[in-house]
Amino acid sequence: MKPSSLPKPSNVAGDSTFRLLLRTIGNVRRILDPFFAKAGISGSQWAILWNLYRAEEDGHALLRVTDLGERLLIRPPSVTGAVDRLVRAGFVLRSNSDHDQRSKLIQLSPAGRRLVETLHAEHDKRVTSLMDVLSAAEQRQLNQLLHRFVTHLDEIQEGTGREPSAQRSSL
Amino acid sequence: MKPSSLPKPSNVAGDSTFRLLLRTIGNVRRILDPFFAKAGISGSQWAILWNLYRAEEDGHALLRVTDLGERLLIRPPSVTGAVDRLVRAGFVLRSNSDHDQRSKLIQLSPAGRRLVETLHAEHDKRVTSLMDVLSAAEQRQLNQLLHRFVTHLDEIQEGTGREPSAQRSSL
DNA sequence: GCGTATTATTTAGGAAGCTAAATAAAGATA
DNA sequence: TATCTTTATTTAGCTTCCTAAATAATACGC
Repeated sequence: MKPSSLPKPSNVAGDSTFRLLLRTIGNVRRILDPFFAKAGISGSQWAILWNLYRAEEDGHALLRVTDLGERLLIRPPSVTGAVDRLVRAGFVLRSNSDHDQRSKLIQLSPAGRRLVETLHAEHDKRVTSLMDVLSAAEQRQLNQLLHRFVTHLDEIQEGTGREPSAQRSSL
Repeated sequence: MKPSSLPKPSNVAGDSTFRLLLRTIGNVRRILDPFFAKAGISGSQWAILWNLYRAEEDGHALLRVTDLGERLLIRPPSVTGAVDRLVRAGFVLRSNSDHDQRSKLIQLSPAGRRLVETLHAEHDKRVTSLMDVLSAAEQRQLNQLLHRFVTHLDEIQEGTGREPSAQRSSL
């Protein structure tokens, strides 16, 4: 664990930023996951349930696999598997669309809705307390910097063909 | 894709920071991975090879599974699998320790070393260009904010029992 | 020296993501 | 209408991570 001499000239700044991003995400997960685990779900599953809940509030109780994937930044095959597990756990329902026989529609089950309502306030408090080390101004600053950075990355990709996809989402 | 009305009072700031972190990491991967793919490896594999390379430069050509896991922030069983694939690909060698018969030692193969040397400069340039949207001062600022944040998260975990682990590392 | 930690790795099994290809339904066009 | 293309989902198979448990070797304490 000694700091040790830095490797080379290299891009120390950029590289360490990436490592920091990775460490941050990793830490956030390790801190939040046990909370979800007590409720019998994973962080990824929370992200899905929470998304379905918000969609419902916005008047879209039923989402297609594709829509859900876009909101979560994951691809349709990943949605299928995740939804399978949530259906099996009883938190989500899958049905057919009347208008388009190709589509399956996903929605919260009553149990899923209850779970979200139970966990949400507490989760929110936890997130707030995690961010507490930074002052409000610093939080804004961090958000702005990340936003500028990620927007730039988005643009770089524009040309590169491929688009969405990522790892998880809302936490 | 409409910005849409925000869900609730909720912790909008904290939540959006997490989403930004996720989006950023996702974007970085999607941008860098194709570069590694052309060389026949994944981003995770690059992280391992690059770590072994730096260790070698620091005079530790042979790393135990545990050491490598600590550097990469992944757990030993994950190292085993990753090393298996790299051995199969011919970029890494696994041997027994003379001093401790429990340990296996991992090191770069000549082909692995050549690969790192071939890719490194180019990768470095790419990382630098990704960071370019932010000024040097902003990059420092981002690093500092992330560092403070992640250090705080580290501390929160101290008490919580568990320690390391994360997703990937050096990129 | 012998039995009991402890430590190092691997195995087994699972979650969550990916791409590519298969299937099925819609839509468009000729 | 019949064919062709596009869209929506799933299946198959892979990577990368995880935890828990099995295996093997070392180190400790008496």
